[in-house]
Amino acid sequence: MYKDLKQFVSQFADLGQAEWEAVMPLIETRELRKNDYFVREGEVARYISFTQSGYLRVFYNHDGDEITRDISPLHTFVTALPSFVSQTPSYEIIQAITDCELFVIYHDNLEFLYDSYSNWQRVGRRVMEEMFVQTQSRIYAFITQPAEVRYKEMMKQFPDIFQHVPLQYIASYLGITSQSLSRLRRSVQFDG
Amino acid sequence: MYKDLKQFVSQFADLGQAEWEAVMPLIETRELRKNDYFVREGEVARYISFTQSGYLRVFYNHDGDEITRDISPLHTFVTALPSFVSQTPSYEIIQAITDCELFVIYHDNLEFLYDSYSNWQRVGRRVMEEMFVQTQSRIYAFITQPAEVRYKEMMKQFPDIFQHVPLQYIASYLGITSQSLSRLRRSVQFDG
DNA sequence: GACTTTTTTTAACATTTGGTAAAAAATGAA
DNA sequence: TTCATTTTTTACCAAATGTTAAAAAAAGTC
Repeated sequence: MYKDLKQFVSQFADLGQAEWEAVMPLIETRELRKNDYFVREGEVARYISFTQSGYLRVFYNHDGDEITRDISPLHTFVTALPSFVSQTPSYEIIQAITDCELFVIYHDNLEFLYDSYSNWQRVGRRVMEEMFVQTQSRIYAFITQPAEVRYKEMMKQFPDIFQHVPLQYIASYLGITSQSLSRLRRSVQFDG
Repeated sequence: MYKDLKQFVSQFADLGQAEWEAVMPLIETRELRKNDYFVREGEVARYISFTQSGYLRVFYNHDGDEITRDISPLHTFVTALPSFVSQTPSYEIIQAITDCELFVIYHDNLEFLYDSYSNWQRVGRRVMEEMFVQTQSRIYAFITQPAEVRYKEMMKQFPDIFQHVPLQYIASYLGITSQSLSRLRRSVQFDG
């Protein structure tokens, strides 16, 4: 149980028995069906989730379009962070793209955990550091690479996502329209 | 002394006398002249800095071009984070755009501080959370707004930067060439 | 299976931004 | 100041991506 979660967290800190026993009772399992919402617009993101199976999409509405901020790879933490950290209504929406099994922890329980176990606070800090660095690379990609290269990189890094996630979501994650993605896929198909 | 630093940090946690007395001996003052390097390419970022005065630029080389990742607003933390967190050689370069007065803390001292004072660990986590959220808004801007809007927003948010920072750096921060920025500034000048 | 709805693709044209080159302006150094 | 260097601007053309509209394909529903 929690094998993937333990493995993920152990990248960031060596947690002892005590730390794991403290977190266990705070974790709840939550199952979502495809298209179910994890966070709705205007709702406070009360928990953070670790994706045990399935795919979540974090997006927001902009002039009638949905902009995908993130498509959660398996076995990572996901939440509407601006809402979660400040416990204010969320503009980000989180929805299940496929059936999902999630491990969730409530905000207040996580804060309690952070304050009680310095090592968990450390995990929180390290996770955020890594997320920040990853996000910076994404900006780097936006500035230095055309959409076609960003698309190919995504295919390399997350090949399995394309079997589960509608192309329009991938397009908006790449920062282009689905028409542009379609055109781009055709040209990739022909000249490699 | 450390008035701005204290104010900045107090956004994230209420620190007591003990926490401040612990950090004081770890802080060093460092002065940079315009164009001095804070972190060179290939060098490990051994410290994080709080900008007391002046402007730093974080950038990296890409195909002979310099891509600006960040222009530090006053009174924030700056470091080459990918290098700093892993203590590996940095691809990011940090250079003083103007004369600067910095407060710096060595990586190992910061880790010591984090491990000794749960509240400092909390500050570290909260700072990273905020930086992540800010970076997300930047991606949002790249996806939803054309360069002209991003430029206007930057003028609104950091009006004083334009008096100190060469336009070419601002251009690459906005993700465009300096020629495009120049063209864009002209059209803004005419039709508001 | 037949029908409806959603997603993806295609096409033509418009807009934004990049690339190259060179001039103009600003800055720095002797 | 004068000269050299760097930065900013201008112009023209090319490339990438958006917009609009519609067709084709796929998925969902009864």
